[in-house]
Amino acid sequence: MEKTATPTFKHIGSKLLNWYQKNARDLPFRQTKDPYKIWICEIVFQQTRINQGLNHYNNFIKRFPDVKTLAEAEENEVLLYWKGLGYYSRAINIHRAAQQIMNDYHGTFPHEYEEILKLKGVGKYTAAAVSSICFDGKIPAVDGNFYRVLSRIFADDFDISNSRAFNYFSELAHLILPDNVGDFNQAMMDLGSEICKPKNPLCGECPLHEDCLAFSLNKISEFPVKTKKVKAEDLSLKYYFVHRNGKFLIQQRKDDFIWKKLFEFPPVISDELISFIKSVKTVNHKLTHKNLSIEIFNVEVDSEDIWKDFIAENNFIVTDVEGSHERSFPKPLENYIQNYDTAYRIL
DNA sequence: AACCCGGGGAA
DNA sequence: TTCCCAGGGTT
Repeated sequence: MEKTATPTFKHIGSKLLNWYQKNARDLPFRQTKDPYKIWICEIVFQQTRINQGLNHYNNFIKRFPDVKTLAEAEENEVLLYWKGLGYYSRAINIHRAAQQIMNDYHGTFPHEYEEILKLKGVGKYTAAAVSSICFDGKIPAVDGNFYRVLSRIFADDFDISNSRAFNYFSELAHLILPDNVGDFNQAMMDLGSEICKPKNPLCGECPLHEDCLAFSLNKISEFPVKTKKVKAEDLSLKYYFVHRNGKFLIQQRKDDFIWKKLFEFPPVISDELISFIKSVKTVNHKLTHKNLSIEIFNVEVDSEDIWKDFIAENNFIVTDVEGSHERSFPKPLENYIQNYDTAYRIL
C-alpha cells in the first residue's frame, strides 16, 4: 500500500499569530483579560462594526464597570446605554445574564465554556471567545470572519447561509488551530476586518496569501458562497405625538417584535383627541428586514380634561424633552423629539 | 432548520 | 442600492 501524506495546515495558524503580534488593532478591550469586559465587548460587537460600537462599549463599561453594578442596575438604564446600537434583546439579555452570574455563580464569572454558554444572550461564538481569551479555552470563535477567511484559504464553497455552516467551519478552523487560541481568534477578526475584507481584500498584504487556495486560483471574489438573500418587507406604523405645554405621552414597547422594550408614542388615540390633530409628518426609516413608513401625527391638546382622561385610560407616561433623555427611543422617534425640542425652544 | 431581530458604513 | 458586520433566540 502506498501511503499518502496527510496534509497539515498548522503552519497557517502560526503565520497568523506572527502577523497578529505586529498588526493587532489597538482596542480598549485588548488590554485586559477581565472576563466581564471581554463578555461585554463580545455582545456589543455582535453584528456591529468596531467603529460603530466603540463609544457605546466605553460608556457602558464606565457606567457598569463590573458584574455586580450591572446586575443591580435598572433594566431601563441598561437599555438607555444601548440606545442606537440595535438588536435590543442584547441589552435585556446582558442585564439578565449579570443577575445570573450573581445568583448562580456567586458573582464570579464562570470559567468553563459549557457554563459560559448557559448565560442569557451568550451563544457558541461568544462562549468560545470569552473562554479562549480569558481562560485559555481551546475553542475557535467562529464568526463571519472565520467563514470568509477559511472559505478563501481552502477555496471551499460550503454555503455560509446554511445552518450547518458553524459546525462545518469550526472543523476547518481546527485544521489550522494553534495552541494560543485566544490570540488566534482575535487574529482572525483583525485579518478579516483589515485584510481579508468582504470586498477588495488586500491580498498583497495578507500573511496567508501563499497558503490561500482561492488567491492562487484567482477566485477570491467567489468566496464565501452565500445563497440566502435578505429581503426587506414594507411596514406602516402610526404614532400620535400627544403634547400639551411641553409635555408629551409615551409608553414602553413589549419585548417582542421590533425595538424591544424601547419607548414610543401612543399608537392610537381617543376620538376626543382627533380634533386636536394639527399636522402629520411621514418618516421613512430602513431597518435590515423592514422598510418602515411612519406617520407621526402632531396632536396639540387644548383641553386639560381630555388630556387627563386620555392619560388615565391608557396609563401613558407623561414626559418632556428633558425627561426623554432618560429613556431609550427608536431612532426615528428620537429624531422627532429632537425636532420638537428645536421648535418648542423657538416658541 | 428556518426565521426574526437594528443600525450604520463601505462600495 | 446592496452587502454585511466580534450572533443569538424563538419556533
